Amino acid sequence: MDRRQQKTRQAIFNGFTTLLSTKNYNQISVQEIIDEANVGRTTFYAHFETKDYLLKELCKDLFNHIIDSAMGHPEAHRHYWDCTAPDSVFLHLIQHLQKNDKHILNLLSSENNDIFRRYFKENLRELVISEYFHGYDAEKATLPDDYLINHICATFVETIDWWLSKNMEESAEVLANYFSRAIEPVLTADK
Amino acid sequence: MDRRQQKTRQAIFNGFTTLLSTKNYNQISVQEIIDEANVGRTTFYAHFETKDYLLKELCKDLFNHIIDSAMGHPEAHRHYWDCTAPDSVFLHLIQHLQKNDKHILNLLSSENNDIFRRYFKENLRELVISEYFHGYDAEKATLPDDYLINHICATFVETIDWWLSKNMEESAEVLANYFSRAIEPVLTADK
DNA sequence: AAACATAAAGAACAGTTTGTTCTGTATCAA
DNA sequence: TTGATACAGAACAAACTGTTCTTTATGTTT
Repeated sequence: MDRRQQKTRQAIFNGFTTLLSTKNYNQISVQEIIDEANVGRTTFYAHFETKDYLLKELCKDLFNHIIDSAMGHPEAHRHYWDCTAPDSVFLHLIQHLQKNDKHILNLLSSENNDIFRRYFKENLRELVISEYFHGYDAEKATLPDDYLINHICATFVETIDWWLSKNMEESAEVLANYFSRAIEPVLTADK
Repeated sequence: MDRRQQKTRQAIFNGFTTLLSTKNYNQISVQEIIDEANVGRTTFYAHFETKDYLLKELCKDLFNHIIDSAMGHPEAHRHYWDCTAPDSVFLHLIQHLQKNDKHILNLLSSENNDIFRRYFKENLRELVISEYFHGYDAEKATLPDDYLINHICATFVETIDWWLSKNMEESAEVLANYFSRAIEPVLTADK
């Protein structure tokens, strides 16, 4: 990809996230974004069809960044933390969110966080399935798979949201533990 | 309140909900609303400061309607259904939602349902507290009250959302049961 | 029924936003 | 160096916003 394109794309993302930390998505105009990013009007529309697409692309980038970072732990680390346990992936996710690289939490905690939340939840699905539904016994299940998967994803996102609303007072470990205790009893419950 | 005001308010609400069932909130302009409602521009702004306030007012109206309808059951009915059980209130809520008076589900299932969802969740709080936290023993609690309350509210909203995404195939009773089974094990879990 | 109050309609408005099209310039890759 | 292309900047029509004004219709009160 042309360096010029990269620079422009990044400038727009930066300007956009800066604005998102100060006001709602709906209240941000394309005009403001291009002013903030110091980029020509034509250039913006050459990159993004609409403001909605910009947000979508940003979500995609941020989510990939979170996942890559949270997953990319060396083997030594994985042993130390006993990363074969189902919770550890979520702990890593939380730990990475806590660092707030790239101001991801700005986006998640902003008032109009819905689009990013939805994106987050949808993409969590795959992860949840691989963590909790490996060799899962459908016979024993008390709830439909689909309902359960949705419930777990939703609970994770809501847990993060609650944490943010509390100014992240709890440690990553404590939060991961809350999440685990909200989910595990449901998985192990008898009919 | 003046009858003219009532009529206008209702016309705007109707036009707005009609539009909401066809397109996203962001993509609806005030112009379209007043065209659909067949109401003058000045009139709209005399009633609602902005489009956002309109949505807020609509949410308020709809939520009050749901709660009033779901709660307003005669004593006989309450005995028949054993309404002292904590789940029954939620069953009533679901049953009422199922009827889809006033096209509430249109709003809940539309792509941009976030504002209503948030309103719904926030206002559910009080109900959840009175149902699940009456004489609740904080000593035995495995999770912070606040986290738990949030978790229950979120789970209810997510349950409804899941149901809608599945075209409401399950009966109200089955759905209330899913909800219950997602929540109860967490409440009764040991430390 | 008459009188008063006020809600609504309609037109006109300045200001803004949107998305497009054009031309000229700067930057990149080969 | 050359050819391609990304960018800036200006200008544009179309639409939307929120306000102000006047006129008309409708409610409420006595």
